[in-house]
Amino acid sequence: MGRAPCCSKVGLHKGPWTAREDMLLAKYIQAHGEGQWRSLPKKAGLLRCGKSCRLRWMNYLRPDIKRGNIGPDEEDLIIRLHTLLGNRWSLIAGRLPGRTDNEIKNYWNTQLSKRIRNRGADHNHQSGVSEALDPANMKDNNYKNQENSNCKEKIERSQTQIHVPKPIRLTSFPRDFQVMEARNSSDSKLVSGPAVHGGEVVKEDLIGPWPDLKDGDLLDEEIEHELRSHGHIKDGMLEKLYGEYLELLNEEEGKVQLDSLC
DNA sequence: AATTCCCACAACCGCTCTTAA
DNA sequence: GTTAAGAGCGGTTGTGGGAAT
Repeated sequence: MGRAPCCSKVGLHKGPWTAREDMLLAKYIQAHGEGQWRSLPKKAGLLRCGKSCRLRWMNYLRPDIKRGNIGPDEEDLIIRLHTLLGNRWSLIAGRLPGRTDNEIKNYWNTQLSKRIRNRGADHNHQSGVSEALDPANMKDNNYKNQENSNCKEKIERSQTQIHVPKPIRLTSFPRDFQVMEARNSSDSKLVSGPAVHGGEVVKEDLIGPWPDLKDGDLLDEEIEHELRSHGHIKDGMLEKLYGEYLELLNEEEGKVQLDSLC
C-alpha cells in the first residue's frame, strides 16, 4: 500500500532556515505550543515540511537548548552512556539537559569516535571511559589549548552532574536484538524516565537513577540475557559500567569525584 | 590572493513506533 | 485486527567556514 508522504514536497523550502522562518516558527509555537507538526507549517505561514519544522524547533529554536562547547563533564557522561546504551542518542541526550540528540550524535561522530578509534581497535571497552579521558588521547579541538590535561585535575574540575532524563517515547531498546516483547511488558522503566518535561532539573539537580527502580533494574534480565548471548556484553562489563553510573548518581549533591576512575 | 581540503554541524531521509479511528 | 496519521529516532548528506597549500 505504501505510506503517504509526511507532506507534499511540492513547493516546499529545503535547506538552511532563514531568520524569518525561524521567527515565524518560534512565534507560532509560543502562541500555540508544540505538536501538530504536520499542520503547523501551513498555520504558521511556512513553506516547510512539518518534520523540518519539528527538527528546527527541537534542535535549534527551543529556548532551553544549551549552546556552546560540550564540557569535559558532559563528554565523560556521553562516553559512559554511549558505552552503556550504544547509539541511542535521544536517551543519551535525555541525560544531558539542554543538549539535543543531534548535537550529541554530531559530537560523537566528529570527535569522540575518532578519539576512541585512535585508542586502538582491539582495546578492551571495559576501560573505555578512562582511556578516552587520557590526556594522550585528547589531541583534538577541545583539548588543544588545555595545559597539562591531567586526568584527575580534569575530573575534579568537572564535577559531573547527572540529570533525570527527559520523558521519551518508549523505543525499542532491544530492537537490534529482536527482543521486542520486552517492550510490551511492564518495562516502561527500561528506557523512560519519570514524567518530567523538558529535561527540567528536579530536586536540586540530584536525581537517583530512574526513580522507583531498584538498583540494577535498568536492563531487565531478559534483555540483558539477549545482549550477553549476542556478545554485546561481556562478563562483568555491564556490571562495571552500570556500577560506575550508579556511583555517579549516588554521589552527594550530584557531584562526583571520578579520580578513582583514572 | 586563489584554490583546495577538511571539519563541524544543520538538515534531510527513511524507517519504526504509537495512537486513534 | 487493520489502517493511516502523527511523532520520533538514527543514519547520512549537504553546506559553510576556516585551515592549509
